[in-house]
Amino acid sequence: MDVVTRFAPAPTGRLHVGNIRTAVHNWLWARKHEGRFVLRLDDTDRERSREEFAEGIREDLAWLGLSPDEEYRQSARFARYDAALERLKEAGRVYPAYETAQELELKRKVLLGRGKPPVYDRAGLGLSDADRARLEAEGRRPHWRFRLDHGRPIGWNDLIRGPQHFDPALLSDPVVRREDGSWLYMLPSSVDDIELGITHVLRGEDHVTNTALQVQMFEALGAPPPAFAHEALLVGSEGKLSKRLGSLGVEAMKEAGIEPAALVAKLARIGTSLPVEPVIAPEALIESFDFSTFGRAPARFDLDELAGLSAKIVHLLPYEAVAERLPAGMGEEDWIAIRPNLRTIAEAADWWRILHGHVETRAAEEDRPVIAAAAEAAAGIDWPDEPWRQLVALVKERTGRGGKALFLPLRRALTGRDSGPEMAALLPLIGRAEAIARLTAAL
RNA sequence: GGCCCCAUCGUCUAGCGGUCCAGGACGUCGCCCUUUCACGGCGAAAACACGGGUUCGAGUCCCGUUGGGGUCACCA
Repeated sequence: MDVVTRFAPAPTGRLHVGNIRTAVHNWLWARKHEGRFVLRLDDTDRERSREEFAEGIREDLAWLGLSPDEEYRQSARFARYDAALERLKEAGRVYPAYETAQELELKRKVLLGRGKPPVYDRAGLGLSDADRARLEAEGRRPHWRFRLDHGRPIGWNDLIRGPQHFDPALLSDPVVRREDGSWLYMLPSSVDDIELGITHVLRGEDHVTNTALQVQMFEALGAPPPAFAHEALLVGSEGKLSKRLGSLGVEAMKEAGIEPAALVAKLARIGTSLPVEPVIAPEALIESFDFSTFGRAPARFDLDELAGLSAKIVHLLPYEAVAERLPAGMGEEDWIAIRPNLRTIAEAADWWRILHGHVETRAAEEDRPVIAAAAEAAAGIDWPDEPWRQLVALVKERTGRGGKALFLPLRRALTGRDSGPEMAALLPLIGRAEAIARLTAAL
């Protein structure tokens, strides 16, 4: 059986780390089994769904390299849901109810106040034809609820959480269609999972009770439920649930200079027993993906850790992979020389200026002898052959200085910085004339 | 409040009754490399939430406490 997974965001905003993680996992699982990864835009909520968000989600996915094999949107599939609802009506698995949202909220409050679970009382189920006629004569229109079968416990074997059992009597019959005819998430999602041939539903554990309801929907619709896997949610680095996490999206990642490969690598393995490693190609992540490695407790997501991982990935990236994001004219030698010192690719621009632009420094009083000796020596050395080694040897010989007292002044005069890549690699790139000019100017 | 999860180094986790004075990864610290910083290599420190049981023996099983997460929408 081919594996088909789906990522089903509502286009009511951009993706954030929590979303992205389940997208990554769905993609990984599909890739691992050479199956299909479906993007399903759950836009039943017309009020909040916007086309610009749908487009934003596609862009986010593309940036991450998680290309969907197919895309669907629920707003284009309403006829399917109509048909499914008709079948459920015939089977007596759905019934009209007439309470207003305020009435329902009041009922819940009363129940909660008495320390009872706020489960729907099924008043709609007890309505006679005459009751309904009277209600409709009052101008009320029904919304539709799916009737849960209280007869037997709901269960499934969760790929991450193991055997799950729920008592349907403790759950409310879910509203599937509003009185204005618009659809709620629950039924369309099940219908689509069936019709799109979804084999694995991998989502956050905030969906476990939804799954309990939907297991019965699959059965009522005459389809075997897919396999389910519910992963523990992510929490912020402060420990508790973080509001910040919900706004940490691709935009924020770009701003922080995070490499997409880093985000994918991090999200693929955070909360699992697999080590988070700097991998620049997804193959290793695909190959090692395994539900049995998932922990069941919420994992903490820390942006600083991600930034560190991203830096390591930058150190690994070959020139071809980054060339178009580098300053115009920056060649492979430049990249290889500066790469180990970068945290983000954006920093390459700074080094580009340092290597080939204008750098002006002023040597500290006590360093002037070193710089003076260097300026003089630079002119005389055999430039193409390891100039840095020759320069250092000569300056040391003439000034008697070594170690930090020798290197730091030279680095400052030549690059204007206290730290950076190895000078042996930088000096040839700066070039003879420019090096001499900078040393002289520093005096 | 009901229901469902979870609880081992700072963080993510391995551990499925004795082989654990608890293993790995990230981070931290130290050393090496580079006659500086960074990069890289090597090494070290660092944990079984608490209280009761069960058992010859418990990180591992049971109960409770505490703590954390989720959910109980005409959102998804």
